[in-house]
Amino acid sequence: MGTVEIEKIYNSKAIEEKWLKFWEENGFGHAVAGTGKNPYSIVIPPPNITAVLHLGHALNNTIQDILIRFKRMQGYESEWMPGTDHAGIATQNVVERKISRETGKTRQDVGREDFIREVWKFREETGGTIIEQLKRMGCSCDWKRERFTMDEGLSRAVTEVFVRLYEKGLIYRGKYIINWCPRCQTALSDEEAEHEEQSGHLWYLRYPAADGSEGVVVATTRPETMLGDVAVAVNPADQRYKGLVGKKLILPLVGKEIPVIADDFVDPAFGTGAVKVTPAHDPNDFEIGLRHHLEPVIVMNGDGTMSAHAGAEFEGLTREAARKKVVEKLTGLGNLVKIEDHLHAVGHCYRCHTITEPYLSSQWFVRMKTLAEPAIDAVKDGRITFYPERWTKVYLGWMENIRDWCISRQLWWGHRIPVYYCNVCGEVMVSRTPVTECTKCGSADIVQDPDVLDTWFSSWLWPFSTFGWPDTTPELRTFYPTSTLSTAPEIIFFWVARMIMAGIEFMGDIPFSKVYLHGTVRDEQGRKMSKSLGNGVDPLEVIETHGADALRFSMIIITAQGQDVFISYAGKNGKKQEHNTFDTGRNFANKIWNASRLILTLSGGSIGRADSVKKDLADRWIVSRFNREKSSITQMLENFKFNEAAQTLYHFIWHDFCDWYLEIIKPRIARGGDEKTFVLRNAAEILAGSMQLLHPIMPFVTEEIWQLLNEHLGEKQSASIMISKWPEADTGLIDPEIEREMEMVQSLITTIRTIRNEMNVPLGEKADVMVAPADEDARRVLDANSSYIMDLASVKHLAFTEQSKRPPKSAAGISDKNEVFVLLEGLVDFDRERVRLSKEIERRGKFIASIENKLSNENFLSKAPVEIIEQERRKANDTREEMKKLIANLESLGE
RNA sequence: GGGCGAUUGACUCAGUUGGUUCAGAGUGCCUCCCUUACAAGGAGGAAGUCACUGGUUCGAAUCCAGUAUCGCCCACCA
Repeated sequence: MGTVEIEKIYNSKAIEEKWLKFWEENGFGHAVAGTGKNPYSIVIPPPNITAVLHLGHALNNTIQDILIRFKRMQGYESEWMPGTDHAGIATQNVVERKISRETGKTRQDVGREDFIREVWKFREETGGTIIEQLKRMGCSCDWKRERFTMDEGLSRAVTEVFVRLYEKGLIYRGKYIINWCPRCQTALSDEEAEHEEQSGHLWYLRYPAADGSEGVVVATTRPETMLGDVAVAVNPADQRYKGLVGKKLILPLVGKEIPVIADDFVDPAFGTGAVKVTPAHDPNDFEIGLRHHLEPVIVMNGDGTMSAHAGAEFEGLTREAARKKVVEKLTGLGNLVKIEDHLHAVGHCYRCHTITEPYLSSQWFVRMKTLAEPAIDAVKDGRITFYPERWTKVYLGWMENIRDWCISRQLWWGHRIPVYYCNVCGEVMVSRTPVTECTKCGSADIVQDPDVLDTWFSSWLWPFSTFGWPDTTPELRTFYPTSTLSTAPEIIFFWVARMIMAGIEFMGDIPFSKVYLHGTVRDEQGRKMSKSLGNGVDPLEVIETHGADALRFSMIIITAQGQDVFISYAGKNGKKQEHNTFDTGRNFANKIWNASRLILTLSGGSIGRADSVKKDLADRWIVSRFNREKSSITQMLENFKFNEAAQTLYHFIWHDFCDWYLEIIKPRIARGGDEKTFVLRNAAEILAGSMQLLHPIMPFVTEEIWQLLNEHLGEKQSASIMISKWPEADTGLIDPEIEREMEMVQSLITTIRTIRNEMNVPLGEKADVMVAPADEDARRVLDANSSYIMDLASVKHLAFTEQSKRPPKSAAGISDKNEVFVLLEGLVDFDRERVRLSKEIERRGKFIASIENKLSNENFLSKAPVEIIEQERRKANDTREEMKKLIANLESLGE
């Protein structure tokens, strides 16, 4: 029969499950290469396999899903390539800790091969967690193409790239100072060492001269490195030290002679103007050492303890202990002159936060300058655009000062460096395939370089390695270059910039044309959400409590282009909070749910056609408004104004559609017949169309309602809203005149409601109202739509009267120069009415004064455009007219 | 030491090219309403000299300069 039973509250859980299954089974996210349709593609910033979904992922992937769903509906062959990153250091650390926890063994105990096997096992077991979580959010990736940076194909691409760059002379091996993490025991790139301001000390140390004279005082922040000093440098122009250059000093504690040298690097104004030179443990000192042919002395081991070169007394001490001991001993010897407080930047490992060590070692590097140049051009000439635009400068600044990239890591988990050494003749062989025989001496005694490559050395190939490069696959031809990259600004250097370089170098074309950089997700105190702070909100919990649509919508509506996002959420078991970010989306989903419930319930199973019914003002108004929003939302999504699109839809659906249109059609539905059929159909069509516009942001509830509505309408144009055709605006249906008339009616209704409220006449009681229209046109419009006024303002009798003829026992108001009189039964509180009217008059008086002020300004009259002046005049006149009427009404109260 | 953001009602934030619709929204607050879609709701209301100072302009939340506070990024000065 015709009854439709629908739950009163939107049940996100059941509905999300249903459609997830449906989408997955039908593979709507899958895109096919070479169909000839216009392609649109996005590659996901691959989350680490160790990652669990946090709000940053939630935000970024919602943005990508919005774009991909939008474009898919617009008819593009839309590919969203998903996948994960092997995350060398992070994953190795996690698995090491796991093994240590479970068996007490170190990775060395386990051995390289078995350890790697363990990592793969970890990846099989938990590496897909985040992918499952992305699915729960509704991400419509092309799951059939999911990739992993350690896949065979991607590994092949990595090797290929290494070999090509090596052959081109862009990869080299050398002994340089790099950032070293003593805990992870690997080299890091400059970007992986995060510098933080820390308060430390500046120690002033006296190095006596070999000839027994006073010598020199140097200042250092790291006294323990003095054990590896090989010289003291001063500025050649520094008069204070003129006579000392070339002389010998005695290095305290070590007892060896070191020279005083002159180097421009030294700033005479800092410290004492004399700097100790430790080439093995400071990048600047290393440069000085090279210039002066000084042999570096490495006094530290890879684990951060002191080496044998530090001397028997210090060997084996941690760097912290060594520092203490050096200071103590120097104090004892009287060589410590003074200690000052000093603020300086200290590098930390971006994975484990241990203080990094500038460390001299042999590493592999990529020469970046030549790769950077075309990548700079691509941004400068506008082939690639950043949104928001301000990141362009950040990108260019880094690229223009780019330094060589240290790509070797002393880890086990990652892509092994494809370099082989002959143990017999020392030949170095770089090869795409494993080398078993020396190409020079024929020996079979070959070892592969033990190091692996930086994780980012595979990520920078992601936009094309995932589509099959180095083979020219149909996918690569179709989907490369990709369209948009959406990511966090933190990884511009790590990833975005390098992808641009790699894309141009290996594909001969940019990897994407638009880069959207979203803001950082923070808590209500502005702190970045992080595991260590424990202030993270678990998106899955939000999905549990509020639903995935609510999670998505709530984040999107507060994300102004590239601005940071602040979240208030106490959690499932947390204390009640004044404001909960995710309520916005949940309430909205519920509102939509109930709007559809009204239509579906009243339609009783199906909605027929009644095309002959004459359209009302509201019918044409909602259609006009809807078509207007179609084009603005399309525009907003094209321009990454996601929050505006969300805001616009929220307002249209909630206020225009629900508050006005549905309220207007309720009595018409109650009347039944063809009119009922017609308005139900109109409402259902508008709502179904709104669902399409909203679908990219809230995929689940929109699918559910779109399906239900179409079923009732008997108009299922496609299997899923996901693949339905994006609503195009019919500009012919946008009618400003209709909108103007409707606004007049709305304004009148609001005025009546306000008067009633202020005069304590609840909407529950019907009231008699008289209207004095401003002119013939107003009379026509209000007369034609008097039923709206009666229904929505709860009016018993509506009559028209002349202007300024206030009926006795009534309260007056004005809207668009139309006068309204609400007849009050019983005694009218004249004082109350007097106060009300006076306030209205006062408000208008001030407004008129401000306009007149403008209009009496000669400069304004002579310089402002005529339209503006006319506009101001009209405003003044209209308001004056309204005021006159209000005054008349006030006066009529006198008797 | 550079660079970049932010500063708008009690709270959290919008505000594209300076001028009706620009002083907005949501939350909170106050009043009324459990009206047959929704109390996770409806109707109405109070509340802001748009951080400060100066400038450009007929006209500035919006453009320019400077100041303050907060936050972020970058930087080899020991």
